[in-house]
Amino acid sequence: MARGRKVNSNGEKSMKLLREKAIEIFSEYGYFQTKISDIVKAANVTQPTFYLYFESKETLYKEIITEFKFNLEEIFDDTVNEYEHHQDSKVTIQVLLTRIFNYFALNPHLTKIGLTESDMSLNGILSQKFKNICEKFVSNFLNNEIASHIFVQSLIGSVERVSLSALLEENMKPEKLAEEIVNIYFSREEATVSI
Amino acid sequence: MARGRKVNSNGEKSMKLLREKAIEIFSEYGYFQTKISDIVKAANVTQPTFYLYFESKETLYKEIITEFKFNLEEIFDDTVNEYEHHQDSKVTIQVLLTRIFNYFALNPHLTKIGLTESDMSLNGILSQKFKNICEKFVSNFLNNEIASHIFVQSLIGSVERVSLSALLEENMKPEKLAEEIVNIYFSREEATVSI
Amino acid sequence: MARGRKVNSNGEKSMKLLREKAIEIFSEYGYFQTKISDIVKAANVTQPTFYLYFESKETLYKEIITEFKFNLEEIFDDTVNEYEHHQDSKVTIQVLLTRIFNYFALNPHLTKIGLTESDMSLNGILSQKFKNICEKFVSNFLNNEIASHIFVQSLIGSVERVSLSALLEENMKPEKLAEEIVNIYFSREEATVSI
Amino acid sequence: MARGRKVNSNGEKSMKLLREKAIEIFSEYGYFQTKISDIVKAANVTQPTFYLYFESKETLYKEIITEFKFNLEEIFDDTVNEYEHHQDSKVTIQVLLTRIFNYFALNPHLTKIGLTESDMSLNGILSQKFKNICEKFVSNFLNNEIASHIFVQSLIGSVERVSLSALLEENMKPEKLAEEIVNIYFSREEATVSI
DNA sequence: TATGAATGAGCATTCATTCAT
DNA sequence: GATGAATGAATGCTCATTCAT
Repeated sequence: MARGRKVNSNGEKSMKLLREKAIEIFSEYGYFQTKISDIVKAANVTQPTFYLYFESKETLYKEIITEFKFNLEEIFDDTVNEYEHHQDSKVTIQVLLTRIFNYFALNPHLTKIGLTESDMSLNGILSQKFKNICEKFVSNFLNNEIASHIFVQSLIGSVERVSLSALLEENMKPEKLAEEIVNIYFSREEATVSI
Repeated sequence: MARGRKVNSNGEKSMKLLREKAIEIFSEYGYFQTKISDIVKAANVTQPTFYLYFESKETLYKEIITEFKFNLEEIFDDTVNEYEHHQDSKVTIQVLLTRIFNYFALNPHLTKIGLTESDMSLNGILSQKFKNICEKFVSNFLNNEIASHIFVQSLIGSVERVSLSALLEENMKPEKLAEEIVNIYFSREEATVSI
Repeated sequence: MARGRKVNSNGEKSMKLLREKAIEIFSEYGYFQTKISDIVKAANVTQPTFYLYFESKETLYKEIITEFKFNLEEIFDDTVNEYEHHQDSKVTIQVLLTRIFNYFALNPHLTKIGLTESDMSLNGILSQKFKNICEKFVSNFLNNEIASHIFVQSLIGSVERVSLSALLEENMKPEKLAEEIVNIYFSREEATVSI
Repeated sequence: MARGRKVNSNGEKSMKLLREKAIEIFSEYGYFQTKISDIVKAANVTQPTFYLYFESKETLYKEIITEFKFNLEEIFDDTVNEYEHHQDSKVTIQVLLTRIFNYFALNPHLTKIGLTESDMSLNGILSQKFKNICEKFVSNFLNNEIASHIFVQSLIGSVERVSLSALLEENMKPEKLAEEIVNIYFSREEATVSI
């Protein structure tokens, strides 16, 4: 049987395809129920080809998680920098959430992996960053440190669940979701902002 | 070790021990990384003993998930029945959350399994029930159906994340957590209740 | 839970019941697919009780095979003795086959085990005996040793298959079967005998 | 031994070797006493290699049985077609038996499996076909339906037993066996044919 | 660059058998 | 005479990974 390089084959392409298929399948079946054989079948290559581009199943998975985390932090940092001098943190947060939800909507499989992967979760990635942003706002009406800690965790939980359900499963609009969450968390006395 | 019955052995006890250890180990390592051999080692019995009491690894896991779900629904239904005629749904919810958090605190391993098991999640178990309770309250200040849907999902996400982090990892008090969550979600105009 | 001797229990009875059920189940499922747990379940006792009466699964099976073989040889020897001085071996054989088929019909399960158990088969049990009987008759029209050897094997094969199919599955009459077989094998020039 | 492809390894060859060894071992020890580990040891490969070529132990066994059955039916049908217009069915049967015995002699292990596997047996495979061929001949001297049914079963039993004993164990000649069987069953008035 | 062929290491499950009561 | 509880010893099968081509 013929062996060796496939006609029209192209390393860059194979690698990208493998990663894409891996993300799809990981997101659907989870790490342990995803077999290398499934991934390569979906990418229409053989198992050794997988190892041409990735060190191992675990490495690829970690790369994917890292990519998710990296993108998320980038969105976060960019937004914060941009809005650094904005006086109303509520606005910042609504913009931030809108961008995050938009990113999630554009990368549903990657997001499902990132949010489901319990060892990581948004909590690990964003807890401190959210804390910083919320601080100013929160200190206005929350009387103590503990309350604000819980406030942030609660917010993160909301974002996680709403992302998995309303956004990814029910296809609601990112903007709408961001607005509603901000409404819940940051509308004690004022009306919602519109951006 | 010789074959046959151990001195002072007792089936009821062995089964309970196996289930307990299984819950601990499942909660720490997850379904796929938990081996029957780990469970029986922890319970100090051999593998066939496991199959004396449980049909399979999968069956046991499902039993455990079902137990969690059942207890949670029971807490929910009992509380709702008890507070059926209470006029302030905020109070009902605060009591409910307090009880749920207390149950979680008493069953940390089981809770970790239940909340981590993505296929189920609180969402699946409690979404509709929470929706019913929140409805009255929510209609007061949320103008539409979609907003209230997101409100409920957000609340569930908050409970999930706060349970996993503040409650189980940081050992915060159930009462405190319930109070704070209610403060976030149900204190538009009024002050928090104390129970 | 209560342990110890069952009310009305009786060793002799348990043992007999176990053997009977074992024969039934062995005959239906074969040695390897029959589990001790099946046998004791059918006899409504527990596994250790089995070992009270039988050394092992294998021992019981061998006992059963031996019983079959013994009975068969007894029928054979009795008949041969009885008809020792009969001049027509055709008659002897028809009587013999009738008795064998009758025994098979009365012990269908045991027979199925005995005839299916390839390591034994009628061949091992009866080959030599049949040879002796047939000899006189055979020498009349078979010219050589080899032919008579095949003649006997063929006869045994016929008895085996007819027993398993026509007798045990289709419930044909033992007498009829014996007559037909004799017709096939011993009716060169003469008419069939009637007994 | 290192992992990965062996020097000069060749899938086709491995698969064939595995099947051959499987047939040998199945025929010697039977289905239940044959372990995958025995088969792969004999073929000098490891267990996963077995599963590279066969779905399961059971599947392979069934494939083997099917192969036996298929070959046998082919011999049968070819012969019958070839001798369709021959007037003497005795000749047809003698040719047929000769060919069957030759096939058995060339495939002793496969034959042992096929004839021992009680759920199938020649009876299941050939009963109806033999019935058709014998019909013409049988009607000449057998007065009724039942007698002819038993005649066919008897013939099949003869073929089975003679194959297992005289042919495979005692290495008698296929031609000789066919001749003798025909002599027994089809020589009422005439002499045996020689082919 | 890519594949055909193979393997190391592990894991869930089964079953005959045996002790302690 | 009989049982509840337990175990030793397999055994089929899977999967990530790796060599030779």
